Amino acid sequence: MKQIAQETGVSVSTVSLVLNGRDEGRVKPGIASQVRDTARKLGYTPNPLARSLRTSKTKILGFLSEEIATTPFAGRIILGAHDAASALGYMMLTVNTDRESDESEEISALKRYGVDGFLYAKMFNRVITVPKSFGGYPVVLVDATDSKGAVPGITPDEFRIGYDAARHLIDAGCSQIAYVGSDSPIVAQEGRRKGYRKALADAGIPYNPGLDIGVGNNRPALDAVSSLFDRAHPDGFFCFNDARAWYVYECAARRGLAVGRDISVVGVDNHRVFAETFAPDLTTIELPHYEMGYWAAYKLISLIEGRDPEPDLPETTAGIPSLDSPLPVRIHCMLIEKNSVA
Amino acid sequence: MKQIAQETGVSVSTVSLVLNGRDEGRVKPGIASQVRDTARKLGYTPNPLARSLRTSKTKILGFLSEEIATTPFAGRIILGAHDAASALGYMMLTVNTDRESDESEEISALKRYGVDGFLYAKMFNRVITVPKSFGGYPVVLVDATDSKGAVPGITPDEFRIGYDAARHLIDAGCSQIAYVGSDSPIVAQEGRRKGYRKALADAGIPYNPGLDIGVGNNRPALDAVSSLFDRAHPDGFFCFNDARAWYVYECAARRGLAVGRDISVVGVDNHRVFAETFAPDLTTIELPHYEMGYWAAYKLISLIEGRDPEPDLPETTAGIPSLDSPLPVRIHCMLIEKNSVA
DNA sequence: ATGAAAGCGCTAACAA
DNA sequence: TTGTTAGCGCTTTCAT
Repeated sequence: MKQIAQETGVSVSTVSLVLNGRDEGRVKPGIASQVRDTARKLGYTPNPLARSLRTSKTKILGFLSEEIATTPFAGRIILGAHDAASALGYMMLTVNTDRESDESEEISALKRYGVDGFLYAKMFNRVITVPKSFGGYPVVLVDATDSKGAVPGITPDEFRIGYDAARHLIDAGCSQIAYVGSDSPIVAQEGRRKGYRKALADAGIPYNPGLDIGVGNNRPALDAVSSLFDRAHPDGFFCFNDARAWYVYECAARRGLAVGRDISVVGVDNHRVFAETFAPDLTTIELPHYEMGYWAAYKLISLIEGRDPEPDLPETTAGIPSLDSPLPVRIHCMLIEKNSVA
Repeated sequence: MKQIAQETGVSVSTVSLVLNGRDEGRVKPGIASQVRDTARKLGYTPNPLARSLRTSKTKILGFLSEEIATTPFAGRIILGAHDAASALGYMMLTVNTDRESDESEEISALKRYGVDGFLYAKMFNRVITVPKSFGGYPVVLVDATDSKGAVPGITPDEFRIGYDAARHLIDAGCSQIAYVGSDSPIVAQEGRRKGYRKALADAGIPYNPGLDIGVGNNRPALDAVSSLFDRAHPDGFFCFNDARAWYVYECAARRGLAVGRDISVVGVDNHRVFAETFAPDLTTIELPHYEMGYWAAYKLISLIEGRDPEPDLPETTAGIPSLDSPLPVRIHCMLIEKNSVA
């Protein structure tokens, strides 16, 4: 900057003004463009560190998540958040809080590095109490809801996932529609079940508890699904996730039933590759992790800057609500059509 | 710091010296501990920004990877790198270079933010030319090898993966051992095949080209594996990855063959959950992404600091070679025993 | 409309 | 052994 000032024959303050776009009635347009020119000529790039030291704003977001390594979600959330951040001139300092690592430790480390705010991501939708270590910093939750309702966050619309899935099966002509859910009463499980039941009700299909099962994993789950097949002969399945869908897929195969012909299956796909590689005949719903990450970073930045920045949202986020939405926000999941359903 | 200085009745330079552990024969021990005390009392935390401005060292690593969202590997690499960085007092600025995003653009952004060096991760093992945009910064590659041999990097020991897998099947008593490989001639594919062939040779088992197939994905792959079953009746399978393993699994199931009883299967597991959920009877080899990330960050920091820092490596990295290894480094994959093999 | 100058919190010569 | 001082590169009053 000093060099630019000299070269142009003005003072550093003028340069600063111009380069920050705060000329406009304060610096003569001629001078301004002259400054901009020499800046370009000299290949000037601002030093964010120095700027931060002065302004105590770093344009760095702290991203705090658990189990970044053990779930395939983290990457998509991070990517979305990163894209939004990047579009608004921010960077992300990513930290994970697996195992014993002390969360508040990590938080204060991020604070020391001067992050302007925090993204706090959980790896499955649940209600949490936001760590007090965040102090007064802006925080936005991802895939989590603040139990106190004070911190903004974004979660998938679990109800609508269930509703749309069941609706999809109904539209495909299924009449015996099973829900192969989880045996944990987590938010996603309960929300999706409610949606499933509502869709049935709206279609005038009586709810049959025998078709609504919650299963765990591995052998027991496979056994439970097996018995569901033999007991109730469902012609449509809504599966909590891809693992559950796989049990259905496997049981069907063993009975010579073809997905898409004899039975219809809609499942939530946790692993992306799943539907493509392991069960290509399934209709899958993808959780909007990218979109949640995007929205959250976007929201966080608007909080930080005390105003709504207005860059374009990428195509994929068409369903994302405005930043003014009440908290927490839910976003809808898109149905991805894989193959025709029976 | 100023406050500490006043409180203790010394100058800021003394405080700086003490707080950076550079007293020792330069500051009277009494004063030193006094300074430390008041620092603690005042709850002092250093401002890395200010320090960086002065030293032009940020203790921030730039992590550059592709497809962070589309592969399950990225998370594990990032986690490993983050753990190492964290253990050495570093943070990581993560950036992904998917799609159109201009790599050199991202690199210079990271430079502006003052990163001390770069981790450059690829999502599958290959030979690359390192972007010149890195300039003179320290760079360490992950899952990639510099074609010029100038930049250090770490990759899985593909040969040994193949060798150990085949060896495992041999030890289990298999005699007709197939390799269900990839149809792309990527590093992993060729390395693993070589290892497979060497293990056979070492065991005096003649190589049968009919048992060594490269397949793509989906239906064609399934068909190819089917024909392998019917043509050669292998009793052991080494699979390039979990997708390939799944084709074997599926074909076996359709023929009433049980994995672990009628045939033995060893596969490289790309997705972690795969072996547990979709094919729980498989023996899997896990790629050491965590370890690669860890090693790479560790190495990068040693490069940055011009010396070998010496914290403890975590348990899981027992197999990681010393930092003095020639470049590029390869690391071995652990065999994870899942179930007994036929 | 522009410039001078102070200072963000810290480090590192150099003096004392 | 300790203190003084000069910045690192930038922003921001406050004069002019």
